[in-house]
Amino acid sequence: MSKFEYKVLHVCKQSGARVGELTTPHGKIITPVFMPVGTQATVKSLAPYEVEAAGAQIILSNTYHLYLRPGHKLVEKAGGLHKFMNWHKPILTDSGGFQVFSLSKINKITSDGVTFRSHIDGSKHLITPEKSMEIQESLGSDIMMAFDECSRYGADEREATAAMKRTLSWLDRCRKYHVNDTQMLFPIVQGNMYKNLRLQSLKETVQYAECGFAIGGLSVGEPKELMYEIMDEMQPYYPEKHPRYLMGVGSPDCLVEGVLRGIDMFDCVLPTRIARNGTAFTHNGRVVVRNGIYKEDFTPLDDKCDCYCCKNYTKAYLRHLNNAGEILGGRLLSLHNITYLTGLMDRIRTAILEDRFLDFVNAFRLSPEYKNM
RNA sequence: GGACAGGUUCCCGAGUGGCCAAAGGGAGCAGACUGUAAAUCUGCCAGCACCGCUUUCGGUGGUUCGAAUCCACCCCUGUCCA
Repeated sequence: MSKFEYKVLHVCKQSGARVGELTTPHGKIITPVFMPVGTQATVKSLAPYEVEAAGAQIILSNTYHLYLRPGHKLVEKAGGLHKFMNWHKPILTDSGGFQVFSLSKINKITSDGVTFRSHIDGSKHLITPEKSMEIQESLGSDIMMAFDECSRYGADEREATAAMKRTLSWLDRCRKYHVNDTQMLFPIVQGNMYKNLRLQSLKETVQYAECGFAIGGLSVGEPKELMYEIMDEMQPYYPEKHPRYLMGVGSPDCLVEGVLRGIDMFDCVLPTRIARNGTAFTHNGRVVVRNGIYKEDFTPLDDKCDCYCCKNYTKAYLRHLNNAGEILGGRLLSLHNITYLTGLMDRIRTAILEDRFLDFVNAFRLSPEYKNM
């Protein structure tokens, strides 16, 4: 009996969007969900209790980074990633496939796998689908991602087809390697911006899905309208029984548009990265707190937010911290930004449960939260 | 009173005849950031009618085709000696 199960709890009568519950060995996740990213076994600058206080139900970590440092065997020896980093809710690990794409200058892709040089010390490594599975098993994540090739935005159809097909053949190898039932493997749909490839990839990928699947290769530089178009194209073909995870998407507007297009799970570095760079998501749109206009602004960052940052500090202080290079600035904004996004997901779920998600989307599109993002 | 050293665009600081509106930092200002090689990166930073012109390198006067750079005097700062 698998420890994994996805139950659709409610389908919005107005929009067709759904609220569901994904059961994992480390607890249940209510979808739609936003997952903060903790690449190197830490959501940058925050302690796990803070990530939890910000409303996170599950976090994402990374195969590529933890394999290089400190090494997956070390994490295994430590008792697994949950214990190592003291996060006891679910963890999803990315496969390292995205690094193939984002660090493309230092690697070489063959049908066997990817040869690359470590960005840390220049040493040479080969990651294959089997190796990615081995690493993720050592880490002990709840959800493992299949090792995929995400082709770059602007790739021609030939290149995109090759990457998509390679992703499918690698998926087959991941599946054959993966035998334990304490971890769930999510396959990844590719196909770049080509609708025919997307549909072909989706159709074949979904057959391998046991308890969920992901859509990769979007939000890689294309206009949002194009991303939405591709999603619209795929939406009618999603199986109902699986949660659908849109990888790498996390701006408030994209989350809302994503849920409308049938997505249940999202992850993104955006809230924590822009936080460290002095920008916050708020109910009034983005606030670049480091800007001069906040020098003497003694009001809270977001008066509709009751996170620790908004309850206790002013924009003037946050600006001061950021401009003084104090780490607390990035910490407080990270805490707030994650709280904001998990709060947005709460609002989305509530609207779905109350069968008014379409009204919610229409109002949201006209709000500063959407327009100033 | 004497001897050195020095005064450069918001700050520090390079520059010792033309390639200098003046290197490089810092500060300031703005922008970017979407499965994190990111507490990072990029741009602006004398003024303007901006492919050119005007005002800048302690002050004044001079030498020169041409001065932040050379000369004279003056003012100020630091260190040391009386």
